[in-house]
Amino acid sequence: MLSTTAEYALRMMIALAEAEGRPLTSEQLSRRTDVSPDYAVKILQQLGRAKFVRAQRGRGGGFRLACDPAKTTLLDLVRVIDPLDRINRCPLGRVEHEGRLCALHASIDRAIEVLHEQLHSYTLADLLEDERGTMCATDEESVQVSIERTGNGAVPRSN
Amino acid sequence: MLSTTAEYALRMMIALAEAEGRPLTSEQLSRRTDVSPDYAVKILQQLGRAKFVRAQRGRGGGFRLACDPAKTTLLDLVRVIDPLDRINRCPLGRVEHEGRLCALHASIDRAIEVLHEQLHSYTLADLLEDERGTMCATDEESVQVSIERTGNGAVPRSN
DNA sequence: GATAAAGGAGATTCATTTATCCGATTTCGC
DNA sequence: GCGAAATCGGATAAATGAATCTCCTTTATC
Repeated sequence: MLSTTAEYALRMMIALAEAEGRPLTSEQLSRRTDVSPDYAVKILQQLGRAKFVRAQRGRGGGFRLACDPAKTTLLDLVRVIDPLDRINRCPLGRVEHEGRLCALHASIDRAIEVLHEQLHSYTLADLLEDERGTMCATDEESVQVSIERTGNGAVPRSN
Repeated sequence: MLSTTAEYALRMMIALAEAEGRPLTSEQLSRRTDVSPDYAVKILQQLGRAKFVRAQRGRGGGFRLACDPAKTTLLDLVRVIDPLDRINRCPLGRVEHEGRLCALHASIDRAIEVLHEQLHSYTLADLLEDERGTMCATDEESVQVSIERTGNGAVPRSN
């Protein structure tokens, strides 16, 4: 329903929020979020143009969060990638629907509206409150551990 | 948010519901719903395989509704085209998320859930109750009229 | 200043969705 | 049975989204 790119963007924003201001290189972000290195850069550039991250070039650089996680909603972030626009005008341009959408488009618009409301109800900070510390944008080490232990029945913990 | 194909499918289902059991040819449906003739056929075939329409081949044939408009929801129809699946398992396959999704995927899943609920709350019959009779899947004649009158400021009525 | 580490951005490839084309098949009416 | 009207369905083309590649610029460190 969300594009895969939007999900990648959310994962990387979570990883950056977890880093609490320390810069992460695109390479680190790529590994932690399972997004290919080249594509991760493209998405980070989009997030940068939208002012949700800041990039520092050169040696020792990387990407840092440029927004308040408690004030940034999933809707804000998803819309950087997917327009998710409400329907304002009749998509078929029918003049008789100029003032008011027909029942079909009104109902689709209402569906988009509730989707907006739902995505708006979560902030980036909300997603960090996972008591297990195993968000789908977690650190490299714990991912390694979980892969190594796959199949032996043990439930790995990240610490 | 919905694919364009899903919207086409909804338009054609409305047109068929308005026809009240009389068969419409793919050509007629195409004109009434502004979907290209060839693509309309493809979508009607998908709706046919899902048993929402029935096709009658040969001279005098066409497509007929094969479901009860009052019992068919927008969700039922949209899902013929767009899977719109809930998230059941961790998309990254992380073993530590097997029993329960992480906060990120739980929140995305919740968004899909409310979208389901919303689309489920409308039936095909609900969309026919447009008092102006100018649904975005209306008959050829009134479309012609509305095009002819474009720009003169008058709001055309279909009767 | 040289070098290495980092991001920037355009071009290209690959996959999927959207749209079109065309020959085959079914069916009605004569 | 023949021809016209209709759907069926495989093949193909065009457009968009996802992913990759390559070269360029910026910057810290020495």
